[in-house]
Amino acid sequence: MKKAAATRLHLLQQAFELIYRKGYQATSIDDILATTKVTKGAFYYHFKNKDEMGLAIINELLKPILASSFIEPLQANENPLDAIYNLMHGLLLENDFLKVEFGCPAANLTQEMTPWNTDFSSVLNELTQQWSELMTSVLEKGKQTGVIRKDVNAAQVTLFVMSGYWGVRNFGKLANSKAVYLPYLKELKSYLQSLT
Amino acid sequence: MKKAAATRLHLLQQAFELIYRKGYQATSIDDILATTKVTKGAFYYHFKNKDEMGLAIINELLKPILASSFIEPLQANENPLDAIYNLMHGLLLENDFLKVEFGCPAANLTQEMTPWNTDFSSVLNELTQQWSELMTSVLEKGKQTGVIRKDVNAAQVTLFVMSGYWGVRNFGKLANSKAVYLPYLKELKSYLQSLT
DNA sequence: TGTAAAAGAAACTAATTGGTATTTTTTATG
DNA sequence: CATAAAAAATACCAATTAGTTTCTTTTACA
Repeated sequence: MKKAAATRLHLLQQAFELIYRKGYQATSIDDILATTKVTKGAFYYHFKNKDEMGLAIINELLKPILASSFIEPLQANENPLDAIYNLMHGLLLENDFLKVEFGCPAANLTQEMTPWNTDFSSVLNELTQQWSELMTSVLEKGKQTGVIRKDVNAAQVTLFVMSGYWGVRNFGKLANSKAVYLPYLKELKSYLQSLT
Repeated sequence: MKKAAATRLHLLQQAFELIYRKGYQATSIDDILATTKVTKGAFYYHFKNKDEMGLAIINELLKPILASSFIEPLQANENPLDAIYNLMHGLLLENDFLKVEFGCPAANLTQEMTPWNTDFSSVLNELTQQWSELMTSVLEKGKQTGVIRKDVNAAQVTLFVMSGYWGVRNFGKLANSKAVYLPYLKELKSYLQSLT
């Protein structure tokens, strides 16, 4: 029972790729089968239905990837403001899992699925919650060590920074160019500087 | 030939409502016909196809509405930083055309359509371009009148602010609550303050 | 190696999709 | 009022959708 796991993973990965590109609803099961060369029988052996596969993608692929891209960089032991800046720089310019023309997969799914699928929303909410809590705690630590002003509201800054990230990915998508990321990062840097 | 214009408008308005809620691809023509009680013959008399209707929605409905919500408030003759803050406050908390649970219609369409429809992208790009240019010029004026530091990069600030707006709407959507808008606005205020 | 269970193939539904062709009803105007 | 054009209704179509059913092939492992 090893090959089975391989086809399952193959399905998840290719399906994610398609969904990241075109959106969840625009990606049909037949699309996925055509690109994976997997038959319908195999697909429905592995997944009860399309939504179960979608949730598996989020839980088994997206979660770990986002953890290493969004969470781990914040845990580097450096100045919190540098950590946040470096995180964003890495996400926007260096991460080659995230493509400028397709935006942020978590943001895409949030926007598409939230109005009508509560299962997707709640797991996406968990992801952002986790990211948010970590960033807030990192900022709090900065206040304690004195590199950040005491009157800064950490949770507020977190929301502000995360919003900017999600938003600028939409601009990158619209412009289909990483060029917009440079001025964004410059302004982020001076904003973060204003918190000292 | 007056009733015809009325059914056309009715189609556009109801279709916009559905698309704003569920997305463009998830809104079928049959959906639109069911809610408007218009027949297919009438629909295809007014529009060549679905995409032509979609573009008509953007050009004839969305553009004017966004102009009055996003453009006009910036033209008020006040301190540029106040103008921007008040604009955002109005958009997030007072504008009753924009619904928290559905996000920003322009951002939604950008995210959904950009990867595969260039017609939609280019008209959406125009919209954001227009907004962006105005905000930048307002900031420049603030630099001239001395209420904003000379070393502030206006275009950079514009991108930063607009990104935050788009992003926070996604958070509001995910949380399905305007509650996130309050801390966002507080941080926006202190960020804008840091530009003086 | 034999065999039961896991995995996959193939052919199928029933519903929905965007769109068309044809006919009927309204409407403006000479 | 007559009538031609505009507007709307009706019935249809081929393609695609998610999902089922039935059957065959692999696979792990006793």
